[in-house]
Amino acid sequence: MAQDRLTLGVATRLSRYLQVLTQSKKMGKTSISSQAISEYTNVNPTQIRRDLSGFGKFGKRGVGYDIDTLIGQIRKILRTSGQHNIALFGSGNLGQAIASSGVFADHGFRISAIFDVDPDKVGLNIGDITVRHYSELPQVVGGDGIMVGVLAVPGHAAQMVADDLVASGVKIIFNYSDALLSVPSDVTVHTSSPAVELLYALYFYLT
Amino acid sequence: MAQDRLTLGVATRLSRYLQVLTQSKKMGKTSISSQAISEYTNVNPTQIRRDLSGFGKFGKRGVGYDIDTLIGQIRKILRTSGQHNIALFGSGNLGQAIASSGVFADHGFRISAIFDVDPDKVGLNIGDITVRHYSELPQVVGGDGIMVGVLAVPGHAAQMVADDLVASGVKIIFNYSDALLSVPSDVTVHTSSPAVELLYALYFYLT
DNA sequence: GATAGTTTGTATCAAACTGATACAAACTCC
DNA sequence: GGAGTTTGTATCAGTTTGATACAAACTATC
Repeated sequence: MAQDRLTLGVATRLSRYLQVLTQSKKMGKTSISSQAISEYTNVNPTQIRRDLSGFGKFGKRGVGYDIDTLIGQIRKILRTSGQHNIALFGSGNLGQAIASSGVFADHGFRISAIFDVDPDKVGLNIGDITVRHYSELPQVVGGDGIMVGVLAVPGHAAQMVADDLVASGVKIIFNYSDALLSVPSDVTVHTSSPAVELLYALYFYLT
Repeated sequence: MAQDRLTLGVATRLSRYLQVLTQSKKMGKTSISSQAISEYTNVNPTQIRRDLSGFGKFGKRGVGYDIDTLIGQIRKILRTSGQHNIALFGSGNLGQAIASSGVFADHGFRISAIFDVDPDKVGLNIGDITVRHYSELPQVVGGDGIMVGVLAVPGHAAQMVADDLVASGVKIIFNYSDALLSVPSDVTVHTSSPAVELLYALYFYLT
């Protein structure tokens, strides 16, 4: 049962619970109820309990869920307990914002390399990482166990980087540009589209 | 039939089609098939045709959909044909990246004000917009028909900005910080969580 | 103008998912 | 010991999705 592959819906929701738990922990809380998680995720409390109880009895009745315990359990379910290396492309405003944000680190992703094509940027330090030249992509990605490429480059350059990443064996690409990417079917592309989300948010506001 | 409120699923997918159409148009295409849209959105082609045919017969058999026509139709369905004003908070790396990206402009959202608390940043021009001091929030948001607030501020400041936006009557908040926001139930918060999306992308890769 | 190939629009059916409701059991607090 | 809270679980109807199928409309080519 617990070893079946999760459905997309469950995996998505568990990831979002994890984000709430991580932030709640930062705020000093030690336990949390399904009701409270619901308020931040807009997922029905019953649905939350149902999602979680499929994998074990993590909560205490009358109390809620211990945050540390639940974080560990969800990480185990999602198999993201370890550290994962990611590579970032583009060290402009967006790249720097991503690199200096703690969001990835909070969830076990370590930015282990930053690339740029601009000679003026190569050699700069962002956080504790030195920007490398884009031409080093193949050796670094191949040698460093990098599983994810994050694209913070201009739209016109995105497809080229994607192609090079695919050639180096990367199977997950996170695209912050507005470009549409063509990749082989065994590669997953996630495009972050803030404006798209605004579109339907606005729709529900207007009606 | 067409006047019923859209379900969340339909509205979400229509928004994503719109993004594909907008980008395809930029690449010089004039028509597109449901099959092609499917490759960029991972939505079943039949589902795409079903979504669209609920509102009219927009396609030509044997050809596909005319991109300009379809963009217009979807905008009409989503009621986002006009211009909408949004306010951006924070002019750091992330704020500048957002302001200079064309993503919002492509979909009819105009950033009509940028706020910051740092006196060194107030007065700077980003694109053609001058950064204002945060204290001007109430008068600008109230007077300028701003419906959406975009938060590109540090996590510890996000709740304060959200509170002030709510007090000024804004009902849609787009949160790029990692903070959890508490707002009244008639206000919608969208939190953009890149790391969260990576979590489940990784899960499906690992299994 | 006839034929082959493409793509929409539409129908149908089973499977999966979600939302709503309910309630006993376990726990805390007073 | 009693009141209040919250989980874990069950059930059921309704919604949504995925799969499959196919005729009608269109293009292109010969």
